Amino acid sequence: MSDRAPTLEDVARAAGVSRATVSRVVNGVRNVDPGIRAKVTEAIDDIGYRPNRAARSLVTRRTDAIALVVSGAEDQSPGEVFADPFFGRVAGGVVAALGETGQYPLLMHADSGAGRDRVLDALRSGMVHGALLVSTRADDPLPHDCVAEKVPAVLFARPTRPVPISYVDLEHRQGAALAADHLVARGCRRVATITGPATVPASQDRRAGFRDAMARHGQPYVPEAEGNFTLASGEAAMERLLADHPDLDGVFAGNDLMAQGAVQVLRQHGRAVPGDVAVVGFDDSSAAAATRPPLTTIRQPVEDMAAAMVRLLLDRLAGEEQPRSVIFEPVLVIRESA
Amino acid sequence: MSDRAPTLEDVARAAGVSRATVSRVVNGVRNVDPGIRAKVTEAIDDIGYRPNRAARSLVTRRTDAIALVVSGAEDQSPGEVFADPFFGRVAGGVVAALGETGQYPLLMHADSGAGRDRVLDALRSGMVHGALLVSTRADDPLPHDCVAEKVPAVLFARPTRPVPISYVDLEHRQGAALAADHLVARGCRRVATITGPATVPASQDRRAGFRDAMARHGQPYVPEAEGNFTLASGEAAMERLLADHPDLDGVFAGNDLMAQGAVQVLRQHGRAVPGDVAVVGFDDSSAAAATRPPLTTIRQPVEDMAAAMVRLLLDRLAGEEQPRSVIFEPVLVIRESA
DNA sequence: ACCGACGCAGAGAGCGCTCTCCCGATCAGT
DNA sequence: ACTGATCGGGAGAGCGCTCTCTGCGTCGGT
Repeated sequence: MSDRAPTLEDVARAAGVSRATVSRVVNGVRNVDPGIRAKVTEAIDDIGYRPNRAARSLVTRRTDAIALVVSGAEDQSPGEVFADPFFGRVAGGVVAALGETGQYPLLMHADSGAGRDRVLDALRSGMVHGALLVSTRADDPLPHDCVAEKVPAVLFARPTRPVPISYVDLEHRQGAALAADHLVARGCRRVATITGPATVPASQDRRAGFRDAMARHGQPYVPEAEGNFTLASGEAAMERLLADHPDLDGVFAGNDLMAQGAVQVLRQHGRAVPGDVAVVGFDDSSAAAATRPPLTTIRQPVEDMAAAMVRLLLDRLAGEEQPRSVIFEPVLVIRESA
Repeated sequence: MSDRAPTLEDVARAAGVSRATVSRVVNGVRNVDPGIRAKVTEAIDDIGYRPNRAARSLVTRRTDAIALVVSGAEDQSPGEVFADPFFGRVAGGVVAALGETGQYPLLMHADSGAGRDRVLDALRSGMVHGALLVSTRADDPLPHDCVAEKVPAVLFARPTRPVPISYVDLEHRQGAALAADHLVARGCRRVATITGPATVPASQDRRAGFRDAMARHGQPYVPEAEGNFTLASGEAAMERLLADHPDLDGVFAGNDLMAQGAVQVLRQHGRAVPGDVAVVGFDDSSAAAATRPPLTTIRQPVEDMAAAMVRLLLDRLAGEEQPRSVIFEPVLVIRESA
């Protein structure tokens, strides 16, 4: 009595059966007489029984929580990392994909060394039984740690160094090629590119994919300027490009935010977009739609990719041993900037 | 032996003491002989012992997880809700505030009826021991449910209907007044406002605060158009306002995204910002800095507010009974748009 | 020297659940 | 009828931890 939550025992007493039988009903194990099953179900509703998760996971060694570990660049605060809409899309995709399973993501941030330890600790202490790792930093040690600790984990994006671990990723090169094809098809003949940080694999791939495609189209030399995925860095890069190559007529930026910056600088310099200079971004983030003119960009299906991470992790937890990867196809989204 | 994780028992055996003593050391209960403590600590490091959280919370009836429940407008998908940078700032603030405590937020989404049930279920089954509720919907039933179920909870923003529950909020009226004062001080004489949805308390407060302040400044009639916090709705609202009041020289928007839309429409119509029309936003979100010209806006210290929610919840979990509220002061951030 | 107080460690009883065993009953096959 | 498989249910042993209770040894006070 009192306000102690009702237990299996209470239900058993109320239904006149044993604890084991109630457990069978709760867990849907099928060999239970329909009559008894009904009686137990009724008793459960009656006294408002809820299985205690701690007790359950003590014996099953499973939790209904998985870690969603985020780590940003060295110099970002937790606030900045989470405020990135990219993170939000991942979180949304994960929550949606986890939806029916009754599992939930536990949010963690692994930037500082202490943060990393705490994450590993949570993993080892059985607070979660697997991890989804989303890192925008170049060389994250966490994947390696997870493998070493035998923690089931799935990455967003191929690890910098080869590690036997599952991941989802995008065909960045192909996406960049799509951008190149589109610019050329529009008639651009003097195109340049604003790249992301050279240390990030995705940046490298986008850059390489773009250059290769432009070479195929007969423009072997592509002027470039490096940014760091922020709006301001895109503006700065565009200024440099414009100074050295005032006659350029097309720009491919490594992400939408930098593309947005580029558009602003171009207009400031009196260049019409897309009239004088066509601009293509990458990601199809909310910034792409908010830019004026709206950005033509390469869509990265982040939500689907997050869902795939969840699938990969659940499979792994269900016994799948082999690391696997799922690579998504980018799509060209034509708006007004190119 | 084997790959079973080491338990208290194993440590006890290794250190030649009893389980209870190891437990005392692990939990920092002080009456343990320093010599024995050292021996136990060493044994723990030696065999790599980590307390099993499930076992611990089974007996202590606590978890190291708290729910971070998000619900958006009726018609939003989980993806959209989480992609809102506002959510990201909250998440970042929560993670940062939880930081040292070793607790983590469990992400949940409570839009559909089923979602709501599952959230309540997680709360009742002891998966989490408290909840942080962040809702952008007008009339969320969850606060009421939490009170009814005696689940410790803290809200972001005052509940629509009075409920005995703790919350943090912003002095929206004061923030709006700051915007009015600034526009008037700049010399604006014909100002209008783009409001958020009339159903949201924050919108109402901002609108009322702005109108009152303008009345004090001698402009009793303030033209207005309603939006729904999106960029597109801001554009549409600005179009309407401009059609009816082509001579306006100042605009206060209920959030930055709508302000961004307003700026774009104004420039399209040949109005210089801030030369011809000054624009003030609200929130100081990333959109404010990304707009050109950068938005003058009212800063809402979301991260600090999130941290306050955490404090309030932790206090409540520590025994505090009375619902409390913490109201933050907005700050005018002057950039270039006004 | 005696006694109560105190400090520190061990014993052991659960916390609420799952799951393996086991047992009785039913049923088909010879 | 006898055997053996099958099925539904109960008993009870843990899962790994915390925490109360107990007991022993040491110490200060008279």
